[in-house]
Amino acid sequence: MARRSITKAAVTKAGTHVTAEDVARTLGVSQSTISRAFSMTASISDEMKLKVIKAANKLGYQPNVIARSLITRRTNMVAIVMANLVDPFYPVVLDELVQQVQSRGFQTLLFVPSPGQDVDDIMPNLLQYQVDAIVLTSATISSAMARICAARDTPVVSFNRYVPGLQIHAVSSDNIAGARQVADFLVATGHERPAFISGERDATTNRDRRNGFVSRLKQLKMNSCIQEEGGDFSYEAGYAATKRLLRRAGHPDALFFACDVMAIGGIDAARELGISVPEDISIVGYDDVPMAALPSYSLTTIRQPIREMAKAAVDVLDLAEPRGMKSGPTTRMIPGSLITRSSTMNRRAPVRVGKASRR
Amino acid sequence: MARRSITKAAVTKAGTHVTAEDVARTLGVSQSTISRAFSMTASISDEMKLKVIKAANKLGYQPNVIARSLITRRTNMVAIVMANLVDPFYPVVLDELVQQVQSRGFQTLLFVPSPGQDVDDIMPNLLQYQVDAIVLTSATISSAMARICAARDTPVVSFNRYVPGLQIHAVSSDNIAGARQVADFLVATGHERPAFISGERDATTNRDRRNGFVSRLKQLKMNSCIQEEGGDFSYEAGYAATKRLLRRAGHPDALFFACDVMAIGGIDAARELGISVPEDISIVGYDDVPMAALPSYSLTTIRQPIREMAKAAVDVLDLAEPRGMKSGPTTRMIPGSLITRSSTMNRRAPVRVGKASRR
DNA sequence: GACTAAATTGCATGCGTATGCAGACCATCC
DNA sequence: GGATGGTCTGCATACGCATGCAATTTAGTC
Repeated sequence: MARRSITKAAVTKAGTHVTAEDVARTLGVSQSTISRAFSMTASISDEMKLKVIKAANKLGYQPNVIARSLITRRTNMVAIVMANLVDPFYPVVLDELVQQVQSRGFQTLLFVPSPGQDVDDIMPNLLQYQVDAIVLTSATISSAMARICAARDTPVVSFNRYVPGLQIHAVSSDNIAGARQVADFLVATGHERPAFISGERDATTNRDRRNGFVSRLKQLKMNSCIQEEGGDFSYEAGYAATKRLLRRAGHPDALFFACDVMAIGGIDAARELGISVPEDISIVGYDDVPMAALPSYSLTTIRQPIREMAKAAVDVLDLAEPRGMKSGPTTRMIPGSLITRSSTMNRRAPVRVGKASRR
Repeated sequence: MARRSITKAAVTKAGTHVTAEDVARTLGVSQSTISRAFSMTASISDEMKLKVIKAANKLGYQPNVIARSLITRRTNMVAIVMANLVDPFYPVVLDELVQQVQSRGFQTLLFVPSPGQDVDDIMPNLLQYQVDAIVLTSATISSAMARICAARDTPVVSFNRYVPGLQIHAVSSDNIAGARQVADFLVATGHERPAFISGERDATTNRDRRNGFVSRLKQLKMNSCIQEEGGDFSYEAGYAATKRLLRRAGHPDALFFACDVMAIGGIDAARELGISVPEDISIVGYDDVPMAALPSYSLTTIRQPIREMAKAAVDVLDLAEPRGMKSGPTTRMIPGSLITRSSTMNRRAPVRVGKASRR
């Protein structure tokens, strides 16, 4: 007893790793039977199934999904790539996506590219994990990588961004339509010198919002839309761009920002310059992040229907379908809705009211 | 040719699932060699290694980490359980945790309990994935579950919350010390009627912050600390509690909230009541969420050193150690620091300044 | 050139599970 | 009673890779 021999029993005891084999042995049945007890489809008598479940609970047996994956070629894992967790828009997105994934019995493998790391760089790493599907948020992959995924029958959906030529799914809100709503709204409420402050220049979200806004203004016979480059979608970018813009002569009377966080930076910048919102200038964002509803900002914005978008994104992955039976690339655009708050005001009405009150 | 026979080649071609076996065949070597080419430790000639890597790239071969896990008994996955993604504190936490996990060559399996779901409910599900370690944020597990994890040699660390008797690791900021700093600061700046607004009543974070605050006030001979129950850590709770509190007679001159989000709700509530911050009342939060730095709130608060905490949390998991060689449960408390902004003011100095300016 | 030691490679096996196939068992019917 | 059909279970194998051991090659030495 002094010298310890490493027997199988000892190892099992130490590792406390209960396998189907162990359960089978205590019950005097085959391992197959244990497997079938935990399968939905396999044929097994209710009586036996119950016996197995009971024994499994007693021994603390849980099927090893890793081993299962090897055979079934499905890991029940969905990779979610989040390029950005800091912008308050994305935690909400992540939350909804994860809920959708989990509600379908899948789990989330989360990837956050380190600063300076491209999505293409982490894709190989990600594919090694044999995930059943991939969700990219605010990021795109190369067409070469898209082809690799297609060859592996691993569906990819791009959330909130799309690349026209790319053979992957895309779900996004209808940014063009949203931006048009903003244009309509600002014109209807008597604004005459609107400006657009862009975020990340080449992002489709940015381009669509700008183009939708500018082109709709033109349709409404308002040809001059000031444009200012923010550089990225951050608070700081919105703040800095607003300062630059408002220090120049010929103030706009309305600012439409590429996203809410920028707009909030814009509000703070305007206030610092002693320009009051909305009396002197109206401010509109895009996304409807939780912060936009706070009384201190009360930002008029376009609400992105995140829950619906997340549902659409996960739906399009066809998680229930076996490999090779997936549908072709789909693009879904989901319309947003204008949420009017007090960062904007009607510049027609106040004139009449003002006159009336002064008489 | 009309009838297609399902040969192995055909299947391989269709599935495009390249295995080590495939690479071995094209090179005329054994599968073991391929395996060794992708291992750090195994012995293989540089020449052969190069040949294998080249062939692997050409065929698009990537080792299947799932299959590897079956042998090595390590999945290189860390489960992170996030009970809350909405509070702006947690996206930052998640970001830092994921960075830490990834920088060690591990991946993150993210679990978000659905509303009404307990952490204990999802643990079995989580353990099935054979994760190498578990990080719980703002959540605790039962001692029974802790024992199961211990038996499996799966280290668990509780982030930002701890349960004294539980045999799991814990990393949190030193909430008692932080709250004491707030007490010291408020007294030093001449506040005389401080109040504490609590969040989730039984959370250790809440209890420690309240107790640290109240006990320190007593030490400083300030025996009356008003207390108000928020109920949870939300904006709404902070807002509602503040309204209740400030409508009653005998205003406090300083409010210390259990967390920043509540404090921000408190600021908005005070402003709505026409009570100005900080002139009429000082407001202090806890966490230093990004929002606290915005000019519209500019919240005095205790900064939690999230990066350091995340590093400590992942360090304590001993990811590099093989199973069975893990260290015993550790509790680490990391001190925070007071960040003074303009939601508080010195109630001693202004008197003098006021008199001076009026002379 | 022969021998030893070291480096490299192949062979065989196992990780824990799912599943096709065949056998065992039971009930039903003519 | 034998044949038929159906249900359930066990056997054997495979998933893709890592690794101990044996076989082989290479280098090094006298």
